[in-house]
Amino acid sequence: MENVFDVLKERGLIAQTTHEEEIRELLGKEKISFYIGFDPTADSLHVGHFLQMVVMRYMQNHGHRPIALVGGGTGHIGDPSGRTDMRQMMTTETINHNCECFKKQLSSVVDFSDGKAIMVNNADWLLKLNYVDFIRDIGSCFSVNQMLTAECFKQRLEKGLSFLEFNYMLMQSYDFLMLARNYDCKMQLGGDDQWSNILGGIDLNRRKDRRQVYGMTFTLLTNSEGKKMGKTAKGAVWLDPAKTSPYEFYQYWRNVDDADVVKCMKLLTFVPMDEIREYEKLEGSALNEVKARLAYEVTALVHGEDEAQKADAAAKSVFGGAGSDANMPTAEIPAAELGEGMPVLDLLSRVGFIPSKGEGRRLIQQNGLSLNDEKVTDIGLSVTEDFFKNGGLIAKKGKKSFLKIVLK
RNA sequence: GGAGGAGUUCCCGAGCGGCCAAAGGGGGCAGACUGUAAAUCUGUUGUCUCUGACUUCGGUGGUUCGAAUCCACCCUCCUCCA
Repeated sequence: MENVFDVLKERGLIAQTTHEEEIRELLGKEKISFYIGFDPTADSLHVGHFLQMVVMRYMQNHGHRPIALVGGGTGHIGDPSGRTDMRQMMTTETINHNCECFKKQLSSVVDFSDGKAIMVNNADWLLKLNYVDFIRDIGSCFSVNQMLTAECFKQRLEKGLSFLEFNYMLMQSYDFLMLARNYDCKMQLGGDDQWSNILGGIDLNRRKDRRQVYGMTFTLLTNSEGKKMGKTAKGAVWLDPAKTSPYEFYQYWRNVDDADVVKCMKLLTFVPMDEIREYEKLEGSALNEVKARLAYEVTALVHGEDEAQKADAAAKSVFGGAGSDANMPTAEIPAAELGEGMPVLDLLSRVGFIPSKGEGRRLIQQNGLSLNDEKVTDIGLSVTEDFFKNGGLIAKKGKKSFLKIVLK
C-alpha cells in the first residue's frame, strides 16, 4: 500500500512538518490516531475546513484514525492566529449549537462508524480546569519570550492582543496533551496558520510526558494572488446548503481563476493524479472544461452527486442555452399578489432578486436586467401573467445571475 | 490611575457650521471585450412614492435659523507614563 504521506505531498497538501522523515516512516508502518481541531465560530463549516476534511479522509482511507476535535472550550477564547481584530465573544449556547452542526457536516466526508473516526469536544476538559492549577502545571512550560516571537503574535502585538487570546496557544497545546494521554493521539494536523499552536502542543507533550508527538500543516487555500479563497462579497462559501446553495457553491468553483484550477483540483478533490497531470498541460480556453470538472467534483463531495448534477444542469441551461431550466434557482409569487400587473422593481425586490429598488433601477438604466431574455428598458414596466408563459418567468441580472419566478 | 490621540458610508481614508448622501482609493455591481477566466476601458455604488423627499458620520443630550463639523457627558480603541 502506498504511503499517505506521499499522496498528500504529491497533491501539494503538505505545508510544513515537524519531522518529515519520522512522520513518513510512522505513517507507513503504523495505524495512528491524529487530530484536527475545529473552532465553532459559526454554525457551519466552510471551504477552508473542507480541505482539512479531505485530508482526514485520505488518512482514514489509509487506515489511520481521525479525531475531530470541536472547540467547545477554545471557542470561548478565540484564536488570534491570522486575525487582526479580536474575536467576538460567544455564548455557551451558541458554541454548543455550532458544535452540533459541525458533527453533521464532518460526517459527510469522514466515516465515523465503528470507531473509524471519533469526535471529541475540548469543553470536556477545558471548562473544568482550575486556574491556579493550570497556570502551575501548564503555564510554567511556556516561555513568553518564545511565544512573542511567533509570527501570529507579532502581527497582533502591533494591533493589540488581549491576555485572553494570548492564552489560546496554551489551551490548544493542552488539548494535544489530553488527546495524547487519553486517545493515544500521535499527531496534530491543521492549516498552516496553526503552525505555532501545533508546535506548542508538541513541546508541551515532551515537557510533561516525555512523549514524542508530531505535527503537520496543510497548504492554506489561497489563490494565485495569495489571497484566501472561499470568500465572496457575501461572505464565506459555506458547506451548509441553507447558507450557500449547491448552485452557488458550484458556481464558485466554476469561476476560479485559470491559475488556480489545477491546484484546487489537487487539494479539494480525489481525482487521481494521473488525470490531473493531463489537465496540467492544458492552457487558455481549454481550462474552461477543467473548471466544470472541478466544480462538479467538489460539489458532489459536499452535497452529493444528485445536487452536483442539478447544479451542472442548471449551469448548462443558463449558459449553454441547452437543457432544461428545471434546476435553476427558483422563487414563487402568489398569483393574487401579481394581480393585474406588478411593477418590475416591486416584483424583483419582493422575491429577493435585487436587494433594493434603487439598485434595480440602476441595473435597468445600465442595461443589466432582462426578463425572458429581453432587456428591460422601462423602469415602470408592469409584469403581468403573460410573462409567465412556460411555467415561469426567467429574470436575469448581468450575465451570471438568474432566477426563475413561478406563479403560484 | 495620569497625559494625549482617534472613532465617517461595505473596507481604508478626506471632510472650512450652510454649496455634504459626504473627496479619493479599494471592493462590489453593470456595460464593452472574452472562455461563466484574467487584464483593460466605461458607468455606477444609502433608501424611497427618484429632477424631489427621507435616514446616515461611536452613543445621548445641548448650542444654532442650520451641525459629520461647536459644547457636555458616556462608550470603545490606540499611544506615552505608572
